[in-house]
Amino acid sequence: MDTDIQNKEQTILIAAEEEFLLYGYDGAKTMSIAKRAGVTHAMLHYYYRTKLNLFNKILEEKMTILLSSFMNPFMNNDLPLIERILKGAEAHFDFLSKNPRLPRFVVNEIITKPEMLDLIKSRLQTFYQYMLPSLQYEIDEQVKSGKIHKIDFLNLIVDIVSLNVFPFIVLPILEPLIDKHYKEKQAFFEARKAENIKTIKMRLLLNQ
Amino acid sequence: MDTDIQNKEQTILIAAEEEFLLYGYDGAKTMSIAKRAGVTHAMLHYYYRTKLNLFNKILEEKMTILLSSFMNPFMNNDLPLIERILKGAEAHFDFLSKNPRLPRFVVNEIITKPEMLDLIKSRLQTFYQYMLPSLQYEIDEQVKSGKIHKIDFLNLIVDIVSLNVFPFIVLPILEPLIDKHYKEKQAFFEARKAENIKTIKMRLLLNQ
DNA sequence: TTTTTGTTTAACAATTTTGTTAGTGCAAAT
DNA sequence: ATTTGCACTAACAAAATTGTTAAACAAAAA
Repeated sequence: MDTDIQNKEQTILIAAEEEFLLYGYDGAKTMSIAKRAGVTHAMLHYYYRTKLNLFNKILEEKMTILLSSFMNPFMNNDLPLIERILKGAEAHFDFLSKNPRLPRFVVNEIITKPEMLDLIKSRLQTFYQYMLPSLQYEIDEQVKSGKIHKIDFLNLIVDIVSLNVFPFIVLPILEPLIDKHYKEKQAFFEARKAENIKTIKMRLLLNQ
Repeated sequence: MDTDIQNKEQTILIAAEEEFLLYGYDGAKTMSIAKRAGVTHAMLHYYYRTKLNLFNKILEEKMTILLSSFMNPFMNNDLPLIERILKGAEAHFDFLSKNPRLPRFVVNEIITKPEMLDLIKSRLQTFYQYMLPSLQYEIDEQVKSGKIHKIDFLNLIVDIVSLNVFPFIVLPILEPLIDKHYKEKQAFFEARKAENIKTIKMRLLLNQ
């Protein structure tokens, strides 16, 4: 079998990911990671040398996928603007529902670590400088032709990301509510997705 | 003077609040707190015995005020429903703009600490059991008389809190944007507040 | 078979972080 | 003036956490 003799290096990485996502860098302990992976903690240092090393491997990857999860959908240029925005928001939500613990982890670690904050700021520069003005232009065109309400694209993005991300950040707090009002957690996700799209539509389109 | 000889017990508490808000429970170190307060770290233990003790004093207070910052405004019963919702959202936003680092701190600590998660769940029970159904009833009345769009009050609450809170959680990431598009951070806050109210209005009211 | 190479373990070491204590000084109460 | 109680310090102790090393082991190469 392939899965049985799975190499320890990988096992450690997976265990580390779980611990870091649950407890953050400071909260996660190398010995808990080793224990979860079923290896001695010397092995962790053998493969990754330091806790910080191991952590960076994970954070960088997660930051990258989280960032592209919301930027890529809006770059699908062969869809008309409004479709692109709405489908983009949906795709973003779908990604989050498959990775519900990602945003809290990434946001936290980025914000508490100055180097990481600088890194993400530099990555967003591209978005700020090129995509945002071009999308704003498209928006303004649609506004002129009376298709949508006046809006800053920046504010629209913040609206979409807020609506999509925040419920996942506080998901554990919402659980009693979800249990009471929905049969499955998945049903809550579907309802939230529909609600978000509806809210964005209403904010954007005339005569909704 | 009163402020000069301010007692150390209080000074430590203030320093602790800053460190905990910045770095979280695990990230904050008792010696950094002592250093920030300008006292030996023995004093910290003298007054508060343990780090956890000191932390709990802060977290409990912060959790309480954060919770009431969004619950109280909706309980102002002498306003008609729609006014109450809109003024409530505004008040909630205003509170956050005065306490921008509170939500990330509280949410994190609550979610990573099972006892705290249980505590907040129990506090929300009241809201879930009594306020929510009664507000839902009011909503349904307004829907029937054709004043507003159909909506679950639960979803509306999640919308409002998401729109209000999330931008503050990621504030440091947004800073380059804010600097570029707004003269003052305060101007960004004003714009976001207006945007949130507008979005909620559009989601709620007919013919906007 | 012997060597080489990389993997693994257990025990140890270093560092960081939290918590304690004995004793000093000082102010108010007796 | 002496005692009592509280604030305070410096040095110490304990615990937790991270990191290292020497030696055993196993698999593949020579």
